[in-house]
Amino acid sequence: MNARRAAAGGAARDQRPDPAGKDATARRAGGGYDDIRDRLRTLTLRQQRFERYLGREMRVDAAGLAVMDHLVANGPATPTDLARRLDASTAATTLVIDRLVAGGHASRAPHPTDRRKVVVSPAEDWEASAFEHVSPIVRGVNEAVESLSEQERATVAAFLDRVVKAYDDAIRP
Amino acid sequence: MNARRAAAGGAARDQRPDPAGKDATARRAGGGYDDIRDRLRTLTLRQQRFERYLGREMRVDAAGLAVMDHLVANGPATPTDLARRLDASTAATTLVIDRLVAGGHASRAPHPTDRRKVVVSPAEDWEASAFEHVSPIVRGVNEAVESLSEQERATVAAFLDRVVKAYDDAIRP
DNA sequence: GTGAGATTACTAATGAAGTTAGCAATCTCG
DNA sequence: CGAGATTGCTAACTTCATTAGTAATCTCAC
Repeated sequence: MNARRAAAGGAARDQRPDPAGKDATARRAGGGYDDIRDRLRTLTLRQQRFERYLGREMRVDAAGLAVMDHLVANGPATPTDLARRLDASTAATTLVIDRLVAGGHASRAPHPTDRRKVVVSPAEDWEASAFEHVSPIVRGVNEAVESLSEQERATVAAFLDRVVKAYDDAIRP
Repeated sequence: MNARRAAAGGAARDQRPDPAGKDATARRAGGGYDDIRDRLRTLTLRQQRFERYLGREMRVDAAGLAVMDHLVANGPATPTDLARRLDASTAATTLVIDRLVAGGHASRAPHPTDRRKVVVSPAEDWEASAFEHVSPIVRGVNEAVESLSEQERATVAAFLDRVVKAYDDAIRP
């Protein structure tokens, strides 16, 4: 079997005919709109790639990483909290936590007052061993921040706030 | 059955005892290191959330979105190219493309010169209908860029470059 | 108090999606 | 030309997520 591509003739277009029409619009080196937007896109790509890398290194899947990130950043949380954070069902979250616990990355404990709830906490060593992989980035970002004047930091921070706000506003409508 | 939580007694720790030790280190409003790093992290979170949202809206899974993003940004590509972009196997990529084609989001065409290859192209209307969802963000970012002076744009662009480089450097070792 | 209804975390059954292995067709190049 | 590399795909298997349903617990109007 496998008679693939049996003379399915047809003109395949040229390679890369200015895909997104960027030449025309902006790209005037130094101050164009797309200039910074492209960098933001590239940053997203790198972050995603780094997350895949980190997941492989630490033997944790994407959902597990998101949970661990939340646990480290916001402290112990209940499965329902984590489910909301993941935009996933509580059932899926139960399995994610199962995997994390089995891998020694997190632990479950009963909630002190509400006996329906469970409190998930990151393992002692998690933050340290994760930091081992993340530290190059932290260092790189710190250096980038250090290279800025106080005023420039405020500019960058304000800019990032506006970008975050743009994402927030884009979801609801 | 289901005799869960059968007196699994044990003191569950307090809620949020300064999870990452941020109070101590930095957080001095306005110019701390973490100040900007936190914003970058928040940005990542928002981007991820937006991607889930966009995927739901356009009936495309995460891998499919990554492929479409690549197709729109870099022009038509072969499955092998896309597989590299996804950090996935070519087999998985075949399935991703199958789904995109079935959904009318992309199409396959034989490569003009190399008859082993296949060229995947985005559907005509994809970019437009995707832009419908993305435009609020593009607008928001554009406004944020507009609010900056020429010099500030250069500062932000250079900063983003350094952050991207930090991610690049963090992966190889 | 008490009992109806909401919450919480989990299990079970099913479906969707990725991986490795392997193959046929094609290209490359000594 | 012909050995070896490339390309895209299929097949078998594994993994992960979803929907539906359940037991335990909590809330709160009465």
